Amino acid sequence: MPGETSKTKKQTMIDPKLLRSAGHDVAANLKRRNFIFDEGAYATLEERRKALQVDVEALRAERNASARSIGKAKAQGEDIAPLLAAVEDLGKKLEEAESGLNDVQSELREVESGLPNLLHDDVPDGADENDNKEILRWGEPRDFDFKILDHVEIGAGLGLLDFDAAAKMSGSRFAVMHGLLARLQRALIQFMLDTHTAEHGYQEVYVPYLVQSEALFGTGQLPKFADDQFKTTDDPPFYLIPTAEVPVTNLARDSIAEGTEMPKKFVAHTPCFRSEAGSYGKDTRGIIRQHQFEKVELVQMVEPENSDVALEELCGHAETVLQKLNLPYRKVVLCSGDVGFGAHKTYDLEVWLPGQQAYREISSCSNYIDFQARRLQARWRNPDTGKPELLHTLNGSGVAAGRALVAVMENCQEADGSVTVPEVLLPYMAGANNLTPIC
RNA sequence: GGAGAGGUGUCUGAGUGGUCGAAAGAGCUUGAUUCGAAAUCAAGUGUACGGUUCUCCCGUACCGUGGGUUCGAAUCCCACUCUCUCCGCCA
Repeated sequence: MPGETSKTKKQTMIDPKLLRSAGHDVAANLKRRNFIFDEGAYATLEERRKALQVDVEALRAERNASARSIGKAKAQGEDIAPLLAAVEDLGKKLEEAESGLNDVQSELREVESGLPNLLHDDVPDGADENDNKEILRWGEPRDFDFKILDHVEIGAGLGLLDFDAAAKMSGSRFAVMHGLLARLQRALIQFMLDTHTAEHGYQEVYVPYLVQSEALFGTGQLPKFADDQFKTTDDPPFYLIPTAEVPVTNLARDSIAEGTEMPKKFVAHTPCFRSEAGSYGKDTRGIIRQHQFEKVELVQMVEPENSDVALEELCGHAETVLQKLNLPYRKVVLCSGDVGFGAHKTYDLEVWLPGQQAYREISSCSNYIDFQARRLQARWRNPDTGKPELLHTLNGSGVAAGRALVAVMENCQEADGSVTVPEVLLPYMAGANNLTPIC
């Protein structure tokens, strides 16, 4: 069927019905992000689409009707030549109408796919990260009675963290970890996975680290953030996942979950790969910002009415990890100017890093409401209506292992340059209770 | 990498050009029967978009994906993709 468009994958993020019926409200909401949605232009385009679609469908109906009567006439042995003559120019007219409709539809899609998600009412207005609002602080930054080292100095002192070796094979923004330091990162990962599966009800999953572009479209990393992704030269290309959110959330793609299966809660440990384009000169020291890092990710697929509560819970699960590790942190809600493109509301957890004398992001927990679900066609069957409806997706780091490693090194450092292993990690350390310097 | 088979609705599975959105069975829903249940019988049961006289009705699209042929395609042609079987290779 040439020119067919109705089955083209949805790439809009906001409900098109809402854009039509409440364009003004949408524009006002997006304005808080400093995003201008031209509701008037959109409405005009929509009017054109509707008129063209009616035309196209009428022509198709005509074609179908005549095709049917030709079939019937032929079956009865009648002469179909006059009938064929009658529909001769129908094909051309239909083709023209369809191509007009296609043009308008792709214009609409372009506008729609560029729209960020609607903001939650709770999101405070603000321009950038400086306007994020602190919700709480947990734990007391420790008083050190010796000179504080940062994780790079600690790692070098112990002989367990080697940037030179990494640079030789991979260039900048990579690290090599040796012995107990590598083990400590693995311990952190194990501890987090165990906590989330045993105490928070998540199901562990193992997923691909290479995905195709559709998966990234589904979660919203594409098309807007193509520069942040590593991409292979295969055709079609593979992308290295920037976060487990991508493959795990895509588990729900093109599927309908039964009401009894909800909510779905997944936890996955994966490496994450980011090109960090545009961050030259930022966090160049240490392993805060690497091209490759380990992360434990929490993903939930929930009934729409529960997603607000689910975000609080999910963020709480990430907080539990920091609390068990006894790492001081603060929780902030991102302001309208800092919330990610696809997020409805986001909490960041920032861990205290003595080496920087600052709180640094270690987890970001977001409610995407139906934004990703619409692109993924991720649905559930609502028992009340019996109908498939878009579900809501959430995700959050639970937590970033690389940065957790930095936090443990710096917060648990001792005067002699060693690092005391947090109690909850001891079962994973094969008897080692501290990282000692190589003498 | 080579050879072959195949992708149809919630599932199994018919369907090789003309009322096919799609047989049949299963499942599910409702009703009948029952003290209740099972069994049995009857009816109903996809999604999206649009129109509308808006809990009714009508139209369009969807049978792996994308093209093509045709007045008309689930059905024919081409490309791709995924799954399965056999061989090779391999952690």
